[in-house]
Amino acid sequence: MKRKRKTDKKLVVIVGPTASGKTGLAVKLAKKFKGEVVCADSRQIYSGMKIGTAQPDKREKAGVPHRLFGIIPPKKVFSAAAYQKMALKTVKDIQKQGKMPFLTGGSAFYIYPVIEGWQFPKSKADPVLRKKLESMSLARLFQMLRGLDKKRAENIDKKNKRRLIRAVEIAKRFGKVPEITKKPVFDCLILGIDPGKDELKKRIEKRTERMLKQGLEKEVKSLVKKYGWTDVLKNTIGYAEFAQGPAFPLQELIALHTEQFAKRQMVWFKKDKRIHWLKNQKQANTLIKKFTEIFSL
RNA sequence: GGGUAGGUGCCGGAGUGGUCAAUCGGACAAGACUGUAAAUCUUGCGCCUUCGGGCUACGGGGGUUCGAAUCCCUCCCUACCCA
Repeated sequence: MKRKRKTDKKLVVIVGPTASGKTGLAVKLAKKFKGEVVCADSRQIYSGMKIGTAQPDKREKAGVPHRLFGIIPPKKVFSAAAYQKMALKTVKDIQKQGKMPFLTGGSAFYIYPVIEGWQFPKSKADPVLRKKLESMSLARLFQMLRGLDKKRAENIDKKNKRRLIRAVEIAKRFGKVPEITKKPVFDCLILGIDPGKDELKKRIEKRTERMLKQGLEKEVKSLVKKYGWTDVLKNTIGYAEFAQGPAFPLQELIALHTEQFAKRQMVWFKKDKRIHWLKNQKQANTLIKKFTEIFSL
């Protein structure tokens, strides 16, 4: 009798702020537990942005398969929903091989849709409509949304134009903004790394210095030459700082922006009670062992 | 030594007799998050508060005035210029 093993749905997730050492840990764990690393980072997913997003290089990957890193050209409009589709497929694929996926990254809005199975409304970006809406005032957009979907209007952030526009975009399509439903498909073990404020600051400083030494400026230039200042480039720390000619003081600014970003990342993770905050790697080993045992019964 | 410009909250920088605890940026803190998420957005940011208000504040001291960050005197400090 064929029995569908629960192990098929196991997924280890590794979260934490930038520069916390997620990638390093993921590789070690993947090696130990026969796994593969899956990118859950909204910027490491782009191709060519190696230095500035700290994509793992060949040496760091240490023979462990890495998925979804550097696969989207930075000129393309990408999205959480598009990522979700790819990640779902990738994770399942790894599971099918009897291996353990290690979903690793710092982009909460990419991670949660995958592990919680968010059902995004199927409404792609409409650049023409967006451009039109962009010229309207906040109040006008809000009115418009209220006319279309009173309920969504009640809890939307009235001052966030981008959200307002998106909501209108969806509502125009469906007559309203469908409430998002969540259908989790995996059994997840969520591990978190948080070095703490001071340590993280030090790590970020070091990391920024390293990036510049590795030739970040050159990387930026070649990307811009190839694609121009795309939205992705303009919206990525380490690249944006070059948009008006190198900002000054460059290294300090990049480090500062990275720190601020790290704080924002932690807002998501702090409130997630499912996360096991790690003190050391041993703890991770133990947790994973236990996690795999339970499900292979 | 002489001249000029200045000294404002953690920082930059408005204000130039009342409506100023002081516009606005930045930093910092907390938070939101429905296909841009390393994005976008919100709130707080002198101290105390029974949330009515109270107290201390615009280099120091003194004065004018009903009332001063704003006017006068004096002292200290900073930048630049002339010696």
